[in-house]
Amino acid sequence: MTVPPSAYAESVLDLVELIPPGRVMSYGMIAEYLRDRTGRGSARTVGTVMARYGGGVPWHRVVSSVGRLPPGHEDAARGRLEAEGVPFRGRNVDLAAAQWWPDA
DNA sequence: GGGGTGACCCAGT
DNA sequence: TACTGGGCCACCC
Repeated sequence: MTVPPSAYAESVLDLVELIPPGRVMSYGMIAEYLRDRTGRGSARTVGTVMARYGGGVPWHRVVSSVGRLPPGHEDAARGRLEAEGVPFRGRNVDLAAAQWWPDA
């Protein structure tokens, strides 16, 4: 935390913290939501932000659009998600069942 | 001010 | 089913 996250990065982290246990959001969904709220961002940018500042939020609740887990952290993410009751489909998260969207 | 770097996404092969 | 190429955009040097 020697370096505070940028304004956009904070928006991403703030949203990720709202994701309830047992649910997940995809990078693309986060990007779309923040695009309405802040007017900027894209799936690619969200991924970059998570790679840099994801350590302070439940990063394991953020997956790709097909339920794929972040490279290099697949085992750690899988363990935490299973502990929260997130349904899996083979190696990936079952998005159809675990996908979440903020009410407001 | 210009260019490179990604924990991405989609469509086509 | 798995791989490739092009588009995408904030951040860092």
